[in-house]
Amino acid sequence: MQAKQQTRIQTKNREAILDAALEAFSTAGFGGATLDQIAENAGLSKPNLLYYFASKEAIYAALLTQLLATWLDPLRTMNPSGDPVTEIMAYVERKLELARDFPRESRLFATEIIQGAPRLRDVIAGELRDLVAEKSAVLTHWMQTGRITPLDPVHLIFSIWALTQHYADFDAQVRAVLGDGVDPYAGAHGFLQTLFTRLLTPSQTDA
Amino acid sequence: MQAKQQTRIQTKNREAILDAALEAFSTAGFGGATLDQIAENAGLSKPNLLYYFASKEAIYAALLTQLLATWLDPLRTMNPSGDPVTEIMAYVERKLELARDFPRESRLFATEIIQGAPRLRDVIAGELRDLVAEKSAVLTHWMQTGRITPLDPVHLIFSIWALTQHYADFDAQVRAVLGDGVDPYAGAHGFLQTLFTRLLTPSQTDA
DNA sequence: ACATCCCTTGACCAAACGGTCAAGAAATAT
DNA sequence: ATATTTCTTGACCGTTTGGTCAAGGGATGT
Repeated sequence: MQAKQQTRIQTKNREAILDAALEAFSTAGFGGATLDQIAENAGLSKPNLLYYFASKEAIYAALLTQLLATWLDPLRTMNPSGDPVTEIMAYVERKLELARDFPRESRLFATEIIQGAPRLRDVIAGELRDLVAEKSAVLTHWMQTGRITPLDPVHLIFSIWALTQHYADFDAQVRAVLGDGVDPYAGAHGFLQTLFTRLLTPSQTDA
Repeated sequence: MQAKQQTRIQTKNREAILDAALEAFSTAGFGGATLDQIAENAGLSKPNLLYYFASKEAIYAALLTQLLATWLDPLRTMNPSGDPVTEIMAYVERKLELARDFPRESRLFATEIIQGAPRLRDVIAGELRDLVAEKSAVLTHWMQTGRITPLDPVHLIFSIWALTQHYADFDAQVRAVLGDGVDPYAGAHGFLQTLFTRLLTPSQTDA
């Protein structure tokens, strides 16, 4: 994208700003976060912040662009010529790891979609929709050849998104309900493994 | 709670305010919504709005309190002496209906939790946690008596929340991916029915 | 008809908002 | 050492924010 070479100071400060902005936007939404807040968390003055990014919108846009690649990648990785259950389970696992390791990114994405996806509408209706269509075709083929049980492939993908992102987005609720000592992701991993195995594997009747 | 009798004008305006506030808060979060915006949508002047509610916080608090009852009710309804699969499926169905009929409430709840549940922490760690513990015991009993397959009961409840609320909270994404003519909830209903039946019903091997 | 309470609002306020700008400090290149 | 580019900031600006207040209009009970 940007071929312009960056100085060390630029890369360092841009990174600090994006990190502080991610923290702010993911917990307060676009409207709720403030530039002063972001500047302080990044350890910069407000004018200095605006030296690196043209506006609040520009920071938010940079964050979303950066996020989307990471977010869509695991689905892209799903291999049509691999073993169906293995591929799907691997996708579930990767998404759960993403939720565990990048919860702020997950929450940023969630707030954006909840607010009607005003700044992602095009990407969702274009790139994402195409990707889902492509992978749905793969899933449908797996179902038609009897390698996984027949299901609506798009809702199957939705279910993977919902079940994994829930642990990042609703972290506060999950932890409060589970109690202090418990690691949500350990339990989630086992549960999701069971859930999707039972969902995708044909009943033992045809063994 | 408030035994004070309200005049017709009061009930009418309070309702209009809460409706406008729900619209605003659920799509912009607490920080992103503005009183001017709420006042305009409610058809009132800003000072008039503040005649009915002491502050922005007060409106938000009233909204959350009102919401919580509706939100927790379906889980309370789950009957320990009913048929396990029927009861759970009924709960799933009620939650899905809630998502379809009250998407704004769902999104308001979601943004609050995503933001760390600053104004719901106590309720979640208290009332909600107790309710989940109670129903988990019921689920565990059902599992131990072999009426549904063994699973982590709390994660089972999480999965119901995640899968149903997803359709309200991520509505923009769901509709964009599915395309224009498609009703998300029709497909979701069938999918979730299949998913939870397969998850809860023992495999045919022991028939 | 009158007094009382309920309702509504224009004008206003201090603070916080996103953003600008001129000028100086640091780093870098020569 | 000097010139140039990069970086940083205090002071400032117009607008919007949540919220106040005094004053007047409407409804209601007697």
